[in-house]
Amino acid sequence: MILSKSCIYGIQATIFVAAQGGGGHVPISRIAEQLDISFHFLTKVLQQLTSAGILESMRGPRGGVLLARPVADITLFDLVSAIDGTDIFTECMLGLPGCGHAAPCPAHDLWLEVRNKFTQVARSVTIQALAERSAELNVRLTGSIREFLPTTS
Amino acid sequence: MILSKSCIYGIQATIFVAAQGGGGHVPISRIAEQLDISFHFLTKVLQQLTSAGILESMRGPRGGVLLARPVADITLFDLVSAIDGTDIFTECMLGLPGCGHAAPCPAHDLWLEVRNKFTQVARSVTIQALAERSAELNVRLTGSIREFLPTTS
DNA sequence: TATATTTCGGAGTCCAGACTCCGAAAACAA
DNA sequence: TTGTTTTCGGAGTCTGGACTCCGAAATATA
Repeated sequence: MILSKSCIYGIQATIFVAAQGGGGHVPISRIAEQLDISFHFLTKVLQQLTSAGILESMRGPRGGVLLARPVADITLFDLVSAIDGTDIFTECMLGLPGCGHAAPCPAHDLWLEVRNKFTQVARSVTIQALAERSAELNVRLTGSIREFLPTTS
Repeated sequence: MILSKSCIYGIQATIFVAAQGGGGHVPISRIAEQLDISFHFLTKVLQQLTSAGILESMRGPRGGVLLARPVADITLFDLVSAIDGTDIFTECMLGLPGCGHAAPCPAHDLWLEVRNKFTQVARSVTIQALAERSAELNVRLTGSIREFLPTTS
């Protein structure tokens, strides 16, 4: 798996929060329920995003999390970096420490093309774009095919 | 890490074998020693490549492994598929089962670009190219900076 | 044939990521 | 103030990948 489970959960949850419109705090329990993620585990993941300044949290009734910055200012790159770190954007394909222009591995420049493409996509995709896309295409966000947009019922 | 350790060892070992020129069987013990990989562990990895038809093995004195096909016919894609499987080339970024054109995740088409780039590179890079590259650039193949080309000494 | 060399195959250990559980702290509401 | 809701923080369990170890089978060489 490219991204860790934690990272995927963080991305899904952030898209979900963004899709709620930003009116108020969204309780983690509701996110976990809607996205079919373990509540206690999601708690830990969102704590990481909170301490990274991507989410803001509030305890107590009517508490929960909300986006700390405008949706257009949060990129996929931010989320992945906050949870999985930046290794995936900089690492050598063969895992050689210090592989780079000066001391490349045999696959270095070929892998660089792939990595750069990935980095470019991750940096340019905002949570806003992903949330809009979900809404427009009525696209699924979780493993189980289920609606996740603000319930009008 | 993008590729598993097993997969990386398999790639390094195959490049090493290719760089030996294909004269005879190369003992796994020598590969492990030169590349600084656990012998017993490398044994298991190379068994996978043998049963995948990429390497041929022979037991007994003067035994070892050699490439089962011409170096120009073995691609990075073959090696990765044989050891880590093809998931990495087909998987959804968010890990959603069945994510595709019909039921895409919000990041589907963006991720597709990255995945396709990766697949294209992996399919077009041959072990021959990687082995030549190592030789030409006198490039390192292992974590410890050390020569691995046929020892003239 | 006897012996040394080398792969084959299975079983066991170790560790980090994935996930669970529980109590504490904060904050709103009655 | 009291009780309920909710996040915070730590500790524990489980599983799969990474790695080790050992004996068996095959095969070249003397």
